[in-house]
Amino acid sequence: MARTAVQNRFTLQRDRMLRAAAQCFNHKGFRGTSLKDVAGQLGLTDAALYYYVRDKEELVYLCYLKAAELGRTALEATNAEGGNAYERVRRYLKRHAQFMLGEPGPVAIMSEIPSLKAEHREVILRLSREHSARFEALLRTGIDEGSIAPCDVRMTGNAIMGALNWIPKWHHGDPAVTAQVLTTFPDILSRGLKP
Amino acid sequence: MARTAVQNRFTLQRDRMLRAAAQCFNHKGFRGTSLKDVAGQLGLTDAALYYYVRDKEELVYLCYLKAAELGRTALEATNAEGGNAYERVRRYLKRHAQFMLGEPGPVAIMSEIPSLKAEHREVILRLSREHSARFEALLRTGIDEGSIAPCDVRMTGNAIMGALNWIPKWHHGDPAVTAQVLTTFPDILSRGLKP
DNA sequence: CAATAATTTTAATGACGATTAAAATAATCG
DNA sequence: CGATTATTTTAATCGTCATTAAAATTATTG
Repeated sequence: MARTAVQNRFTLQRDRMLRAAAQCFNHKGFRGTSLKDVAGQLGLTDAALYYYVRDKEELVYLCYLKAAELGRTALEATNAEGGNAYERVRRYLKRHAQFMLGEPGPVAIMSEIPSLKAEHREVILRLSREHSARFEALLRTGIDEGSIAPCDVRMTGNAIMGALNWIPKWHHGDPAVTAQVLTTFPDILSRGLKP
Repeated sequence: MARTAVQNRFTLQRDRMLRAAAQCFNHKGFRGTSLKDVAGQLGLTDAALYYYVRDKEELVYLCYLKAAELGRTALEATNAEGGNAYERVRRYLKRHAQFMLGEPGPVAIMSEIPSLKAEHREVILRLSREHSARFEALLRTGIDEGSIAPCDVRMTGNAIMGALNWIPKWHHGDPAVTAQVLTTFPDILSRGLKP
């Protein structure tokens, strides 16, 4: 009981850290954000972060790991709900955007993979490739069943992910805009897939 | 004559700098690239860059300024060629991608506007907004004339720009992929606009 | 060639930021 | 309460990197 209570507090605090870090990284980049920036958002001192994390690199790594998990979750949950591939893509886009903009996010955009240490980079790249592959498979399913127009699934996936990943660059938290994004983006991004 | 010759050499060298810097910035971020990185690509010493530029911040600023100019050029040239709005958008997308991936690029993605000093940031933001406005106007023209389906032009513009700006994150120079991008991206991004 | 201008390098300087160890504070538990 | 554990801070240290001044090199021009 004590163990889990402590575990909970620890992981909860660390998760707060990850959210703060994700926000900073998205805004100012990995090298551009100091640990003091992240600590400041939490009302802590920079040195305190080392209680939760080995070093700054591990901080991004954990952010990216969480992003990968959420992406996978969003896609799996969507697939589980059924519907044709076009509808599933549409739902996935909405869920992904939700994760990214609100709870349990904000999620870190994986834009600085080169700054991961080799070992961590491999893990993230593998997860990232797996996710792309699953998304592309979904597109292919749609093409086969006729709910999605034939297209280069690799490039189409890249285009869609780019549009999503770029959101934090121009969206700075205005709730009205958040709502706007959540309603219009799934439409805009999926319209091009219609047969 | 002497004057222009020197001017030319100077600006040519500086433009080589901007290309090297853009590549570094796109790859490792502003804070993540050292002046030694940029200088190294040119066979120079870091201190030599100060002959061409006041400081590191001015280097990004010039990169972004060039990016803004090329974007404007691409859009204006496209509009000058005529055609309906849908066709113009399509041509613009191709031209923009070309500028970004090849000559006179590679162009720096404007992903670190916060690291500009206030004065420069205002200039870049103004140019950026002007460009967005022009692109959105083009979309609106298409909607009015019926060559483009009704849509939220602001969000649609954001989505398209995001897909384009994200390219450098996954494309690392393979010429085959470059060709792939140039042929498929204009299709993918414009298909969603059809009425 | 001599003189001047252009370009680059060498060799400091200084700040900032990651990291660490030891000390201090807060929480928990028996 | 006293002891133990958890959490945070203070106060160094260390390296990297931007920046600068002065010197060296290279080009240009009269």
